[in-house]
Amino acid sequence: MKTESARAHIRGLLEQALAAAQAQNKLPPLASTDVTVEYAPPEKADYASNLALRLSRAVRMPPMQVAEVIVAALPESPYLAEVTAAPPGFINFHLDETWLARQVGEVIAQGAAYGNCDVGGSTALQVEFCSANPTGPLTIGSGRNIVLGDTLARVLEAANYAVQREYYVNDVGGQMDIFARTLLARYQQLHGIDAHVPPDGYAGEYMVELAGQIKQESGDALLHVPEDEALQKLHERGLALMLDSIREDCALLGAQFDEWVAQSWLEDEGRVQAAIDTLRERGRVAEREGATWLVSSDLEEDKDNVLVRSNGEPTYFAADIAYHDYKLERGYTSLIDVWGADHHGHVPRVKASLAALGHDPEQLTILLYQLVRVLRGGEEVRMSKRTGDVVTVREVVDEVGVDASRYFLVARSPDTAMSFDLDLAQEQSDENPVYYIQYAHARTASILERAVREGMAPGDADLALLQHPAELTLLRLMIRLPELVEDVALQHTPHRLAFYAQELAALFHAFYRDCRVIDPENAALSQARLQLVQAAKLVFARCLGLMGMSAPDRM
RNA sequence: GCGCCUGUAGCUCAGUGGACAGAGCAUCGGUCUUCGGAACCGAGAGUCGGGGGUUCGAAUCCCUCCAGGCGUACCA
Repeated sequence: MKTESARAHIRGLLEQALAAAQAQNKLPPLASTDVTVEYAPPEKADYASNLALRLSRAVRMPPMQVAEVIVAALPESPYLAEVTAAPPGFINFHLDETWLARQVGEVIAQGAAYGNCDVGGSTALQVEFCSANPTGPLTIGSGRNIVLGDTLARVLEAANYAVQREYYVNDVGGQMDIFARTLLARYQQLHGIDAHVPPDGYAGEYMVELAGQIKQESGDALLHVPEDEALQKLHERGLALMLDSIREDCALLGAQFDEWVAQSWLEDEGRVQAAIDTLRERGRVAEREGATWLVSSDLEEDKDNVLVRSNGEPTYFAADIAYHDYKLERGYTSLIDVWGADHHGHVPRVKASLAALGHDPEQLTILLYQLVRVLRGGEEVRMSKRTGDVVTVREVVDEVGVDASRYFLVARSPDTAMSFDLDLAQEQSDENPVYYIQYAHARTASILERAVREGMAPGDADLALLQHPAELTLLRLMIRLPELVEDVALQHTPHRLAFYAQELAALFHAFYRDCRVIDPENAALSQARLQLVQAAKLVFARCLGLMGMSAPDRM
């Protein structure tokens, strides 16, 4: 049995009041109105609704009057101490502080599940993220992709979606051919042959290491087979090794995938051809200039796109259509793709292709994130994928640790082209918000341990004793966690977790300053405060957990 | 040219059309220093890129201009 969040409860009250006011002819009949509740400025109230302001015009009444009618029609609620109409027409809700204090017990009762909500209703949802080409180690940009995708997946799980995490492997096509040719050149070089990396090849040092590993495994065998066969073998083995390394990089960042789907598999299964056939049956395909095109200019896409090249090879785009079709075929009713902004031009194409297959494009949400710059010593680090001159996930995690890596990569809105400051991230001081937040959690642990040492194990407490402003302010934010989870799940804004955690830590430190928890002179109050500290510890741990960060008891 | 993202305090960034624009860092000045000082309090600091418009109300929506980033392949 889960209690409703305060915000959801107030929303319900307003809906009831609206219906009641209309039934009593205090308001004219209205078409269905969506009721929104937001956070009020702290000095005004806890929650507020602009319902009356929005209704004013439709009901032909001044906003304040509408607000008063609604306030009068509101049912009684144990959550609330007072509801008032405030100029120019807000409805302000003040929480009942006794109710609020009792929520400490609610948090503790829910334990590690505190923060969950049910906007998902068990919907089967897939998050596809990272999906970087297996032609090199993961860069910090992919790191942002992983952290956004995985954090979002964690939050969606908390919001009761049945979440599946997937990685799409682009293991065929021109990039992989170049990868294999580069590998061959490196392999030959290691055998003293004067070979050259192709001009468009992957010049990074990791290709030498990869070739070295293959040399160790198979000696010079690949020098004595036809080049086609050598390339085939190098493609296969190089891909496998690269994927192992990518899997490790993901694990370093605390992300794991449920499934890896390969483009080659889709092709082998005939799914790409089947998708093209379906499109053709639906009259969406045209042959022109020797190629096969998807006609999508009437589907919110500004131009047609090639499905099969004039050389008979299907494009990446054709495979991607089959892939998204396959996602929906497996029963995921909601799809999220996390893409770097350099792929944004691809969005209308994929959406149009879903429509062309007869699917609802709304089922697919594409979360775009802007590029990541890296600062070291205050200077921007130049990156080039072609020369292999990149900052990798592995370097960053080695340098600053997984917690700081995840924090900084998640703490910015995906729309912001962020800078990752390596020096700040490994700074172990008050300049670093990672430590600020984790320190607050460690402090809760330390207080609870000390209480046990002093023979004050937390037990039954009269929570109504929690009346100090610092206690109640902290609690007000704590009870917003389920509301935050709901917002992040619906709006795909994982960075808000970071801001929440920071604010919660600030309030906890303020509480710590103002309220002595362990006080033998006042055992009853101490017990109540210990409960509050225990509840706060749970909220910190949950919030950090949703961000994929650890919640250490000691630092 | 066209499309997407961005432009908010010295810096890095929050800010679901609402109530006087916020935080962290930096700067300056303080606190207490017996539950962890990796803490707390205070101060200064903003024409929300410019200009129009919509609205009872705009950082937020629309138009336009300026600046930066990213796209605009029979690459992936």
